[in-house]
Amino acid sequence: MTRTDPEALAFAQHDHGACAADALDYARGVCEQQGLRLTPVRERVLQLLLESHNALGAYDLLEKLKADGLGSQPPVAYRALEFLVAHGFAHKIERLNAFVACARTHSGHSPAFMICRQCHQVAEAHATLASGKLGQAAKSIGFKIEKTVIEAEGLCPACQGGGA
Amino acid sequence: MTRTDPEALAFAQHDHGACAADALDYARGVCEQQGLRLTPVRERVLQLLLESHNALGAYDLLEKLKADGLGSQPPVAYRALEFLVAHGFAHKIERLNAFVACARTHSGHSPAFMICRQCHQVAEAHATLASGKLGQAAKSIGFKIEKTVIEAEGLCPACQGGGA
DNA sequence: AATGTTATGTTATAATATTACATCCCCAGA
DNA sequence: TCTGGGGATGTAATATTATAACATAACATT
Repeated sequence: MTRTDPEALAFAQHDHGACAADALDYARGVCEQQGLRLTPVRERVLQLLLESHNALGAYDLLEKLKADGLGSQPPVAYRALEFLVAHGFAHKIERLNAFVACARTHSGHSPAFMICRQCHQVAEAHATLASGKLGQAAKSIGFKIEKTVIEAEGLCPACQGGGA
Repeated sequence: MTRTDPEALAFAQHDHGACAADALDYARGVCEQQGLRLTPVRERVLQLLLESHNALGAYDLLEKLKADGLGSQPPVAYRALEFLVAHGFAHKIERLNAFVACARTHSGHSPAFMICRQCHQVAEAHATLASGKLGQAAKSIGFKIEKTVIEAEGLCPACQGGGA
């Protein structure tokens, strides 16, 4: 149930099958502990997200669910995603209107993402809630931050060599 | 063509009519200087955004354009928004799939936003490109940041008293 | 078994965004 | 003045993302 720190793995080669399987086991454990129901649809969606380093849209997932004989209508995918996001097993990438599995090793984090505009891989990093300047600005005007969306778009190491 | 620093005004009372008019004059000046065409549709969209402290969706804008006798089909709004965003006169709030006028006093900034989940007002702040931790993480794995989306959701001062 | 709660299935539709193509307008150069 | 090119607009059609509403099924507790 322990997991490697994801930042070391971001955009790097590794045994992704094993990494995804570990993460799924980890999620199963957390759900059992917390009395959450990781139902077939939810588990399958998480698995699909884990197998991909790219963000997947709800309709991408839906196609694969359909192929598995699970539900085929949008709410099926959106509800599973809602569950996964609500409990921290996945995140929505607002910039892409798409979803990634959470790569966290600690809970209660506020995630930040690096999105490669070329290969569309997404890496997760940790950010302090209200990173530096923004936190200060918020404090000074009395704005109470509850959630942050922090997404950087650019080129991953691999894509900087090739076709930038 | 000079403008007040927006952070002081965020979520605060002020003469908004005058503030919007100033901003529009400022944009006209910039366009003239740079040989950009601030056409009627573009100018009207900017004006509509400036008049609102809330983010407006493309279809909200479209309705108002239609009422003015300007175009009534989605591309009209999206094209004007594309122009305004490309030249820094407006920003897209990814979290809301909606748009705000730029409140900047300096150009070449990377903006950050505070979005009130109650009253839906949006305030713009400045953030360093790749604020602190994320910038470091990117550097350490060799990711080249080109653009950042930084959006904080929470409660503005006014809404913390009332119905939080 | 009866009940309440949570999850799923399904239909329909809403909201957001783009493609493609015709037309217009301005203006530089022949 | 005519003509062609480029940018901006108008419009129709359609793609993509997301939700509302309601019926049914699965599961837990009594």
